[in-house]
Amino acid sequence: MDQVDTRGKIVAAASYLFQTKGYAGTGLNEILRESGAPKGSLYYYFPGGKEALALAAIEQASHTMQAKVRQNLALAAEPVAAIRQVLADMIQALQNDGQLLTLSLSMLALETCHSSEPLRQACARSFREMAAIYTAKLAAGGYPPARAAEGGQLLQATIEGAIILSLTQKDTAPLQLLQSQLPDLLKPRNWQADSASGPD
Amino acid sequence: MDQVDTRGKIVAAASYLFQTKGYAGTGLNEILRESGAPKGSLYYYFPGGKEALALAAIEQASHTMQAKVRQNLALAAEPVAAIRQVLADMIQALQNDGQLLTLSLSMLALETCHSSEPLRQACARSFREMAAIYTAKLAAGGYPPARAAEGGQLLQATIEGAIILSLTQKDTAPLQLLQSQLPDLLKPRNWQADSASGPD
DNA sequence: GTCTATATGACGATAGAC
DNA sequence: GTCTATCGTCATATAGAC
Repeated sequence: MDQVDTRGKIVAAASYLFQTKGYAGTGLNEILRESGAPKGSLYYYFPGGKEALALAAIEQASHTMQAKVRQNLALAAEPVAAIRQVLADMIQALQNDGQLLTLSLSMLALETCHSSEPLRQACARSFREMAAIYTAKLAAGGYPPARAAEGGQLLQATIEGAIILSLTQKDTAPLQLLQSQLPDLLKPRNWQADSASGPD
Repeated sequence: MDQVDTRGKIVAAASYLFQTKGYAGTGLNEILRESGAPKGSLYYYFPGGKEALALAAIEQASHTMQAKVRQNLALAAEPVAAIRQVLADMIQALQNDGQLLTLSLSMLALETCHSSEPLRQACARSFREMAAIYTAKLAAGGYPPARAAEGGQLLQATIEGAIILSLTQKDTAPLQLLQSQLPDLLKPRNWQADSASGPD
């Protein structure tokens, strides 16, 4: 362990700035300044430079986001109610902090998917893992495996899109709309028709 | 009009580069080089500099995307089939051109929504207009106005998310999944149940 | 491990010739 | 309308002292 975990402070600041201002829009000097980390230590911890730092930042952000989603999903056994909690948490975060948030890797993914293969793959991996979390929740809620997988992926796409719209419009309406439409999205058919212990 | 529409060439190149490499990631020199426009003419046409150029580029991109969507929507009267055409066109574009495309303003929206109010508003306007196009199609297909509005907005969020996932994964699967799930998404209840089409 | 100093280049933007 | 030249600033990255 380092003195005060200088490396960790750098990654934390990088994670926030890369998510809010983008990869190209964030300078290394700004990251050092924001982190309060010693100025000479960046290339000591990240000999690979900006790209290596961004890789660590993406992985840390992904981990944090996954933990948050899991935590909210655990608040309800029934999938629709659980995902509503996830959305409610995002809405509250947006309302509390007018600033840009750490809700999505979309900007980094779009920026890097044609300029850096390692960073692109890190984002793709994060997206896959997040979809898997939703899928697992649906499966645990009684959805047949194939339907749960479809639902988890579609859910993630929709949530990602709603986050972008809410941020762009500076209005949580898109996320709230998704919240209200969730039952329809997740129960297009009676997936649990044959089961006596279905949700709702 | 100008000699060979130098301004138009600059905007076209800027529109492509800003969408694929981002606002911060695209240099003015690169835009001039790509456009083949005379090197001294950028600040003649855009005294407002990079931001003014980006504003024009966003508006042009938005107009192009809207025209494309309208064109595909017109291929079928029934909303689900029509939107399938829109998605099919996007999938084909992705498959034909491994390069990044001009399918979405999301990266620009995320980049600028906290750094430039004019650019943020331009992106927000584009998103609203695109949602309105989907809403109009649903309404024309017989959906009650309120349901059409909800469906249009949700549809746009989902499509935007699916584009991002497809680009990041370099795989059209997310868009194809959305294509296959469209009927469920747009018919959560029997909206067109003849005369008595009121949910709840 | 952390610091200063710096190499090297790209950036946005401007001035003035033609 | 277009060009060249350039200013000042910032970027990433490196070298070497301590």
